[in-house]
Amino acid sequence: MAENVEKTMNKIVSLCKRRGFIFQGSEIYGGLANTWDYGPLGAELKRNVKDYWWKKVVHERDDVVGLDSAILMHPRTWQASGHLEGFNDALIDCKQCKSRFRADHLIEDSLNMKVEGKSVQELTEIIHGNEIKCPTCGMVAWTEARVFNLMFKTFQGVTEDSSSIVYLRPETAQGIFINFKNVLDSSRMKLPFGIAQIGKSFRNEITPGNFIFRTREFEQMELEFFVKPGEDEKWFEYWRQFMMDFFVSLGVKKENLRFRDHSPEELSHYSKATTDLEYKFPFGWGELWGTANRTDYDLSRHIEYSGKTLTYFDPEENKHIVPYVVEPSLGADRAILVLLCDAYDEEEVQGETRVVLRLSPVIAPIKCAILPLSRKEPLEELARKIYGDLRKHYHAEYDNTGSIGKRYRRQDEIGTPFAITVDFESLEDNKVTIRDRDTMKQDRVEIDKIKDYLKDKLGF
RNA sequence: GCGGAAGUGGCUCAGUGGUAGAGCAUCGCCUUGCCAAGGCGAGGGUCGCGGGUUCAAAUCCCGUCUUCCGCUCCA
Repeated sequence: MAENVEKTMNKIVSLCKRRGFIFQGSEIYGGLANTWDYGPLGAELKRNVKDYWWKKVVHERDDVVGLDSAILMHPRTWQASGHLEGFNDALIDCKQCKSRFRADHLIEDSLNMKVEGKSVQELTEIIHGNEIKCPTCGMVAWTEARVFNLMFKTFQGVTEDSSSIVYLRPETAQGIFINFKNVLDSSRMKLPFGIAQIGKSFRNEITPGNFIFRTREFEQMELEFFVKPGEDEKWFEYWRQFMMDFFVSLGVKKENLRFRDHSPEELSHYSKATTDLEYKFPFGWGELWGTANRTDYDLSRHIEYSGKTLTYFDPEENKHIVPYVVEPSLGADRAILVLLCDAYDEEEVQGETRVVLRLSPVIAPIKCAILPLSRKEPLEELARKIYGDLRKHYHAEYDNTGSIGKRYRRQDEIGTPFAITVDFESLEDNKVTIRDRDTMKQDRVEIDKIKDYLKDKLGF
């Protein structure tokens, strides 16, 4: 099992590098831990995924609008959101066996005692005072508990004093909450309505890993959907189903997806209920998309900390209310990983392994390849003309090197759904052969009708 | 961060002290012409990085970085 896991992930990582989807970050300097750069094909793929999400969540609905807020926000934002307090984990090490534990978990598990809100010093005292034994080696040899803040800290302006400290946002959501009133005042939105945002977030995770699954810098696609109190549970169910449908519509196999509700203990400080959509990665089930019922926590806190009125006037009940919010939050990089893992396929063809990336045409980096059967003129001239016309509508690629079979394989590997072959007959009958990656079927299509044919097949 | 494994051309790897190799990939020319690897040729590596031992280091020693697998966390 472990060996297969390694093999599958390695193959995907290797393919990503070889064909220019994803590279190790800062590679020429020996690499920088946990950073990944998207290459030419990866950039296309990621852009397509984000565009599709935006289309489904914003453009195709009339109850959601977009936003693009700054990564750097007023530090008060993070006091209000609770991230400055709640996003800390006190960790403690066993000097004997070098194991590391979360101090609060250690106490809760050993003494069955609630320690919420306790300071690091208090946690240390409890562990030392009760002589809690190390679960790993059984010794009592603890270090002091230390706080690991998950937020990246930096300075705004050239002076590095405490008054200029700013944080890189650990979630895009707060940019939405602090703009709630701006959007309300400028867009004539009525409850229920949502504000969507795609952008980078940063978290100093203790343990990142598994390729792009958990990185310290990551891109989120978040929606904050504001509803009347009391309607939150209904909408929670709605968005939870939406997540599933979204990935199924991109061709992800249903058997590789499942929901998992958070237990009360693991809920975030702001959440009343959270459901994860999980995907069966080669390394096991992992969270892909979380929906949280954040209640009126965030808006209420910002009202308290900013002193501003972040309420909604409900004309039906003729009163001001603080809306509840349901938040479906998806990691773009994770989505990419899911789509790559799910699309990865190998076929045995005459003793050779053919790698096929069965990406949905919607997100495929290249929609179709134009392949002249020969380099002889005027065949190439015709092929180039078709390429020139088609690329105005679809991202296409031209390839005239190597045998035709080899070129089909190259396109299979990067998930191109269609290949157009221009052959000698094309010069006579004005038709080309269009080959479907998945069915391997070939159609003769008139050159003038290529665009219509693709539009029909691709659906866009 | 701790424990284990590994780092040699784009990829997969061989090479355990004597001035870097193969296959595939890439590029050029020729050939073929509908599901990869026919011929000829070319480019590409300070062997992760830094230091040490040695007349001599990919190879031995130390440090460091990165990746993978386990342990604690998260979207």
